[in-house]
Amino acid sequence: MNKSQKKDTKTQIMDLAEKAIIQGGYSAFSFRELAAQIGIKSASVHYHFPTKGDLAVSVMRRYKESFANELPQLEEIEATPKQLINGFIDGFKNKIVDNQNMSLCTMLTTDVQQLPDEVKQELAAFYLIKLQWIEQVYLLEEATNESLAKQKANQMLASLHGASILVQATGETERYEEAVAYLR
Amino acid sequence: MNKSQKKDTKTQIMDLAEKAIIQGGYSAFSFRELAAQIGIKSASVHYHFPTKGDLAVSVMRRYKESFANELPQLEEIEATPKQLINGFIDGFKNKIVDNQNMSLCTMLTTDVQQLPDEVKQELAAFYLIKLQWIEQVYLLEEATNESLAKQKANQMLASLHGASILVQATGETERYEEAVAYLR
DNA sequence: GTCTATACGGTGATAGAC
DNA sequence: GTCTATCACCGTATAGAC
Repeated sequence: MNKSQKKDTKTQIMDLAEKAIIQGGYSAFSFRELAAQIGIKSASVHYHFPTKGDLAVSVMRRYKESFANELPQLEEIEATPKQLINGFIDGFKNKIVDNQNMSLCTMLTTDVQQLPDEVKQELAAFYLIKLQWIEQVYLLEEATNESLAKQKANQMLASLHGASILVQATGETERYEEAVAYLR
Repeated sequence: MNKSQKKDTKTQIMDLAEKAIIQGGYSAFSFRELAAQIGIKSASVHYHFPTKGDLAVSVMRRYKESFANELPQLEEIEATPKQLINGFIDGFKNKIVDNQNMSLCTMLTTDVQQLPDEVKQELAAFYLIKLQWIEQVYLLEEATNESLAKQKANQMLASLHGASILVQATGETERYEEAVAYLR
């Protein structure tokens, strides 16, 4: 960012892998394709990431950490629960629905049976981070106890992911807002 | 059913293909594997379904029609909207969540970018059938107009699909009921 | 209907040179 | 770090015999 320096190869590989997984899932990206896009050979990709599983884990972990860092820190921020919830819903829309994509985790979730264990764990961990954050937000509301907050968190995250499926399958973007409006 | 007759090859192929798509998606089933499970060669599978796309379309179409036939006929039945909705939610749970599966359409939706056009259309058509049915149910409720019913249908179908994603990703079956309880 | 045989390309992965 | 070369598959699909 400060220097007009080119991204190193490792980062380029991860960027392209992330994009490829989002578009086609775990089975639909190959070391050869990634390599070709960068202008190197697949053997060089294996130098950075010995196996496909290693690459997927790295991508997922980076995505998870970056996501966690961008979440509003609830201790430091002065926003109402409503604002926080609406921000989350909008963020999902901007990042995923408007790009006619599925999220990285939705894609990997449907591929879960073919994933190495390490990737599965990373995936589950990511969902838990999101669920905990949402739960904390709902707990800020008066008259919301822990059990209700947990339920609402599951409910909300399910709605967002499911809404993106509806959009992807029908091609009709408006369905996202329809499916999610009740949460606002 | 009436005769203790073995299923014909074509049906066997479709059954196995459906199962394979549910477990791994469009890219994770092959003519060779299907053939091996039946005890024939992949060339014989190509006799029944010239291309992979043809097979996927047939599977999707059969699934859609069977699903549509099993839906309660709203004109003929005496059940409350609540009962119908709960039945739909339970059906989804029995068929999908309890089997630790994703639905055929969720799997194909995440593979949508790699699907032949004909399969995409079949997929979209299936979602519309489900949405219309749910919408009709909500319209049975007093004080629900068309626009609200449409919104609730999107909302409900999104919740079910999203809930199954949560279950699959975390391995925690209880999350389905948590995510979906508010609809009951 | 099912087979054998085959074509052709894609895939993850490795050994060893530069 | 990147390359070439190579491996042992797997994939869809087709031609033609039985």
